[in-house]
Amino acid sequence: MPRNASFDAPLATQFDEWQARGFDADACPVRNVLDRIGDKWTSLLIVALAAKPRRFSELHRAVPDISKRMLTQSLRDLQRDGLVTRHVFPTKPPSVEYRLSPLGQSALGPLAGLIDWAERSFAEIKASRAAFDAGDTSEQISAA
Amino acid sequence: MPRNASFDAPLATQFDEWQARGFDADACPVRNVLDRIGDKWTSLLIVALAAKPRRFSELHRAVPDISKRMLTQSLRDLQRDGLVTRHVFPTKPPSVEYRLSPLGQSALGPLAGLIDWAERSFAEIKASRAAFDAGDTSEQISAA
DNA sequence: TTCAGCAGTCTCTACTCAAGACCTATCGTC
DNA sequence: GACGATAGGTCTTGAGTAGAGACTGCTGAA
Repeated sequence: MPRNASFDAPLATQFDEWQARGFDADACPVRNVLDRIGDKWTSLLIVALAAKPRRFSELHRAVPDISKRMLTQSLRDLQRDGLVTRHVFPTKPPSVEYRLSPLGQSALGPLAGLIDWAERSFAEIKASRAAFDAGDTSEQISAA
Repeated sequence: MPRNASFDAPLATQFDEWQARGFDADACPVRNVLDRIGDKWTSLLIVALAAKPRRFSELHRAVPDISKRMLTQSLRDLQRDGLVTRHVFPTKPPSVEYRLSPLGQSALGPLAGLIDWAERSFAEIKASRAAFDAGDTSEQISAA
């Protein structure tokens, strides 16, 4: 990075590339994929399915405060993206099982990295929030 | 894969732990932190700041389709979480510079991992979406 | 004088999320 | 045969939130 020292060259270069391509929303993997990861429920569902395949009601019990509507919708989104597969068993009341596809399993690694970071940093983040909310904006008035 | 075999033991164990703790939203780092990462703008801003500190208008130009309102709000959130710091320079029109804090820089690694996965998987995801939208639900009707 | 740029704030609209009622089907119970 | 339970969802109805874009106060330049 010629302009200034870079904190993280690969990411910075990435950003310049995206910028050069005009941030086309359809072409930008970050916009596309992180929107799904951050979808409040989808990442939680991926983790829930990491252990084993689960049925609809089982998922509903496993993730307590999700509504059926959002569970349905999140699973459809994940299915549409090819991260989970849906298996219908023609039992008397039909039962439906959701499992991670190979693509979904390949997301577990990066996701685990992020979760690990989240757990390691959570105390610091909570402290920062408390300080901020207490009015300590920790702003620097720097010299011009 | 037998029903109870785990795809990814660490994550699965994590999930059981969260479940045991009742998914307390305040105590769950995932809910807390991933909501921010997936916030549509915040991760993009982190990447934008990875290269170098930037000023408000500079960020607004760098991320073209964010509104000032959302830019302000996203930066406040990041500042509150201690991921970015805000530096005010008392120049004639006051200029404000945002930079990644050490905590914010520590997020670049995991974030880069996720972005790398996103780029590698994007073609597959797009293909899956196209197939799904074309009506190929790729559902398995399995034997009971 | 008027304009442009900086760093935001304010308001208004439109969309989306979440809760919970409801639906279809089958089984077991009375 | 009616009654409720279970399974896997859909529909309806508020409430909250994102986004567009106008506005503010200040300065220096044309």
